[in-house]
Amino acid sequence: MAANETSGRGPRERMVFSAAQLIRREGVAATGMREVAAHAGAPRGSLQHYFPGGKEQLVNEAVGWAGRYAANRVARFLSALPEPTPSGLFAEMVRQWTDEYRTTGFAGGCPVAAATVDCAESTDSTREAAAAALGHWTGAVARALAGMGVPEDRATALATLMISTLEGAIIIARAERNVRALTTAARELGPLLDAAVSKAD
Amino acid sequence: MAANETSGRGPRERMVFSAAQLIRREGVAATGMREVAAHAGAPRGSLQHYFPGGKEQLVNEAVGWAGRYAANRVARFLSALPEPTPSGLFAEMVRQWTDEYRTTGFAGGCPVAAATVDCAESTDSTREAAAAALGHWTGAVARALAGMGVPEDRATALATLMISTLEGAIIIARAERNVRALTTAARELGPLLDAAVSKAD
DNA sequence: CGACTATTATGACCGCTGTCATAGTCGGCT
DNA sequence: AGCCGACTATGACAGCGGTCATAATAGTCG
Repeated sequence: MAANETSGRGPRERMVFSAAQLIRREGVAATGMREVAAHAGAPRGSLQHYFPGGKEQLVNEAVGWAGRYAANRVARFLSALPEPTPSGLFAEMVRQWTDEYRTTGFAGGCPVAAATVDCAESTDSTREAAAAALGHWTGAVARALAGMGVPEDRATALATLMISTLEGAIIIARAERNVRALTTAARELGPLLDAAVSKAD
Repeated sequence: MAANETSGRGPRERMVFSAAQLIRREGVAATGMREVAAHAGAPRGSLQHYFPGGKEQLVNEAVGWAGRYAANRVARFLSALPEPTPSGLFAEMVRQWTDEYRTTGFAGGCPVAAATVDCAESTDSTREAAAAALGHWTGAVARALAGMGVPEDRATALATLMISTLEGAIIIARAERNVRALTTAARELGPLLDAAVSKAD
């Protein structure tokens, strides 16, 4: 089991990553299993081997991966900020998207949002995976806010607000092929976020 | 052309409405043409008659219908508020969703968001339809804000922020099957919105 | 070497989708 | 009546989807 770490990561992880990549571009329904295998450079037969639960399992793992990725990014944003502020963190979260859209185009959105839109009503396990991913992400943001002096009870509320606004702005930006909604969100929400820091330092 | 208004609206309009209804539940890709006809109680043959542009045309019209509907709702919310305030308008916009989710369940999201997620990269005309729908909606909200004393330049920015936050909160609420994100958005964003009203009255 | 497990490789199947082709029906207008 | 347009009704088709069945191939351990 340790001999397969040859090309970067194992083929299984590559397929999960590719699934997330494709889902965020085309949505869940339009993403085929064969397409995922091809994108990952993995053999088609590996699909039923690694994901006996079929497409549902693959999608759910892709959503989980996305949630962990987003949560990890929060930590990295934090350590990159000279003086951590709520508005600074939100600006970094937004900047990740504006950078991508400006450099590589508006091809992809958030895979968790895509999974929710496509599967919330039809596939309950995927809906739960999306909720869990959002929970991880929100938790990471809330902990970061708390570390900046935001009272515990408002930290989760503001984290939810930040992620709500970011997700919505991503959708608008993609529809308009314009980063405007994202930059507007960062600019307008920043002062509100910083105002929540308790003046005890 | 006037003889077909028998059962409520004509079959054509019913199909557009049904398409929007189904798209917001299952997404664009998972919504079949036959399913739309069945849901509208319309004959299957009418599809190619009224929508020679195929599914793409039907989806685009459904998105356009949703945009007009959302814009009209803004006007109705306005006239229903005793004293119009930005936070009051946003609270009404949010309440439309919390009411639906509490009474009929978390089955559906915003059809414009669904169309964007599913078609932004694959079908450019649908992406444009979504952008136009968001534009109508944002314009209606911005005009409402301007009428409350919000300076013109900030009105569109705040309207974009409101719709971004609402769209994101809808997704989160649907994933969690919990209205929390929506109520949080209304509560946290309200003061920020009201603070933008110029103190000239 | 033999055996056993992990992985890969295909091919087939069935269901569903959007679309087209072709008739059929209805209603009114001349 | 005759015609014509709008609408309805089916059926077929080609394509693609996920999934299963069945082998073939490593790769490793006894």
